[in-house]
Amino acid sequence: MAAMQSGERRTTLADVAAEAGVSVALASIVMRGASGAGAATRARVLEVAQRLGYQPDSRARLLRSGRSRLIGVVFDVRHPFHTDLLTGLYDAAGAVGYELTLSAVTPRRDERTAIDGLLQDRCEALVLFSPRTKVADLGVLAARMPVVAMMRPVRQRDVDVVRTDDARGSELAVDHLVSLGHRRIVHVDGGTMPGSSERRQGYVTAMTRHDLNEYIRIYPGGPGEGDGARAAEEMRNDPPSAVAMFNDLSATGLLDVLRGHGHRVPGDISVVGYDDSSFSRLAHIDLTTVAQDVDALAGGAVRRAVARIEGTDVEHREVVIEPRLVVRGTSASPTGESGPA
Amino acid sequence: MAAMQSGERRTTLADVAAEAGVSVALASIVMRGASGAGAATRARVLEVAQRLGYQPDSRARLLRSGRSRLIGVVFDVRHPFHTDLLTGLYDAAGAVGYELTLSAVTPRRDERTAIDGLLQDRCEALVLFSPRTKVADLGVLAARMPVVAMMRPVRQRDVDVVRTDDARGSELAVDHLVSLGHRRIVHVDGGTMPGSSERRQGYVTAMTRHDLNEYIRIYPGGPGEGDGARAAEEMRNDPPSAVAMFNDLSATGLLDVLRGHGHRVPGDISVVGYDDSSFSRLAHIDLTTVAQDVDALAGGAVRRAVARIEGTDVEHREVVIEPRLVVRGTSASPTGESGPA
DNA sequence: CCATCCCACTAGAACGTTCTAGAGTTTCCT
DNA sequence: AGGAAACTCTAGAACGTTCTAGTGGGATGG
Repeated sequence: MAAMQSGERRTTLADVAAEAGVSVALASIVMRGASGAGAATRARVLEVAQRLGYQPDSRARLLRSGRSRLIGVVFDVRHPFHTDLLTGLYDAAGAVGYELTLSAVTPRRDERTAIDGLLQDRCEALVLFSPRTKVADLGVLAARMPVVAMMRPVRQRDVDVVRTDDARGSELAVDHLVSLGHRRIVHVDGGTMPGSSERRQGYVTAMTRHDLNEYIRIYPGGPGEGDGARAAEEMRNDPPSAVAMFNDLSATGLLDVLRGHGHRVPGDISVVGYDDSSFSRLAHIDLTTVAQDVDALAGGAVRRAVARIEGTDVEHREVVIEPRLVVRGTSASPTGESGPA
Repeated sequence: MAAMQSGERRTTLADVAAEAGVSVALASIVMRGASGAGAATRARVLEVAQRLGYQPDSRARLLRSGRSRLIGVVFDVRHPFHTDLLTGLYDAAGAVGYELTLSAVTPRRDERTAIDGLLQDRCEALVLFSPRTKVADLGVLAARMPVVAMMRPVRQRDVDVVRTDDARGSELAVDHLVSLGHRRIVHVDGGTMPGSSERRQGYVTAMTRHDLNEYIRIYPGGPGEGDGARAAEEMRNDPPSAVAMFNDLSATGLLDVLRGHGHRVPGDISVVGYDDSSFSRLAHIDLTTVAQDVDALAGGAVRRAVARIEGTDVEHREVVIEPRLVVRGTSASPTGESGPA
């Protein structure tokens, strides 16, 4: 019952070379697909490698070649959007011949630990999802290797930034509600969360643009369900006709209290979330929301990381991606008709 | 604007040793915290390392020492439960001095690719979350290194299994509903999904145990919202008093249709999900469900992997964890009263 | 028929660590 | 005092690859 595999040594390039009757160097050439090997030999070596179950040792390979073609990614297991983004990142990195090495932030594993883990892995650039690390520390890190911060504006000349235009996202939400015929549109903000001030500002900008200054009303909120619920209670004695929320989670909290109080959504009040979280598309929630462009974000991050690694000059330090409105069932015209699309 | 860091070589152990005026070997001893270095020298080397910003190169270290103390983990970005499990796994691995190396399955990156990536990383064991790989292929893999399959029973003597007792989970759901006073309890299964047959069997077992054979009714379902919705339509002309669902997602689909048809939940019909997905605890959904014990699963997997790596004998090939019922707002007694807890 | 070039191939160093074996010192015991 | 034992430290091999610098031989060209 004990492990049977512990005894046998892993098969190495030397084993393959010996078995095929060639030098280690030539075996290496064949395995890498480099030029400089005859067709017959190439076939023979490949056959032997296959037969012996040879797997190259990336550690040795990278140790020697210096380059690792590895991009380190720090993500947070608690954020569903991060895993969506991982999908895009794998695609984008694969397309330009880079690999990803992942390190997770969890409730009991902080960002510092996650980053340190990656540093030992000799990756050539770091992509950080919504980093909470202080700007100064990011600067120290960026002095050592290219660093791309995502979903967070960072004022540090060595740190690249790839993010969604959050102000624009709020504007899209307001524009949508206005186009449905709403005027009394309020906003529940995200408190001290990163991105909160941009989204708040976008709301104000759009309201002003539509000449609705008199209706501008901002409730203090936060990222959680409870924050949305609290805001819903607060607006009870003066209900608006539509609400633009800081994010999807707080939107569900608001929705719940609103409906509990007998308001029909979207009949009486329209609600727009932000993030297009996976649960927002559940039939049960069916939330109109602002989506971040995953592929554009991922592509931007990889392009930027690779440009820095390979020393290509880049135009702007910040890459700002356009958000997109996803119309679902929580928004309609104030008369009760369903919205366009 | 071009990368400033590309020129300078990374500082190596040799740099530290030279600067501190000791041999590389001694510097290595100090960095590893091994015995065999004087207190004064130790302090000096550490100071120099700190000053030069030395980061050990794990690749070189592992290359030489053979051991990597690395456990490879394959998870699927689409499954929220997998990220919960990652949290527990980091904790469990850290506690016994092992590191994790992650490889994700995405819609465009299959399990084979994810596993291959890890194999090159020289990890000493593989932990696969809900693997879809064929048993035979798992066997081939297991011949090379310890493999732990999670959340899926695998009949292969070299593959360890750590999973929740899914049959027992279904029984818990039924027991709960019976204790509330329900008798007409039906089950919507998961079709061909792994775990589906166990959960179906558990339902039957519990119903029989409660002497409710005459009420046993199993609707064909699946893992998605749509599957739950379809089942809800099917049971429309003969509505039960309670439903035990295959998972949370299909439960929300069912809930939605049920309520759309004017049934009150839990007033008219109680619904119990399975998995305790993050969205199930949203106030808006508030689903009674069966939770898997994340820490026990993670701990079991790590303990098993480490035992195999270190050649310790293990008692049983399968580790089966008890599930736990989480009572929320979708279950109540058929008379309309709210349930216990 | 000799120089030239290209092609298939090889020997051996190098990457940054850890590990083994052993060399000097100092301390301790008798 | 004489050796054993215990420390601190070092030289150099080893890990499994890639890379540099070549070697030998056959084809090409004049």
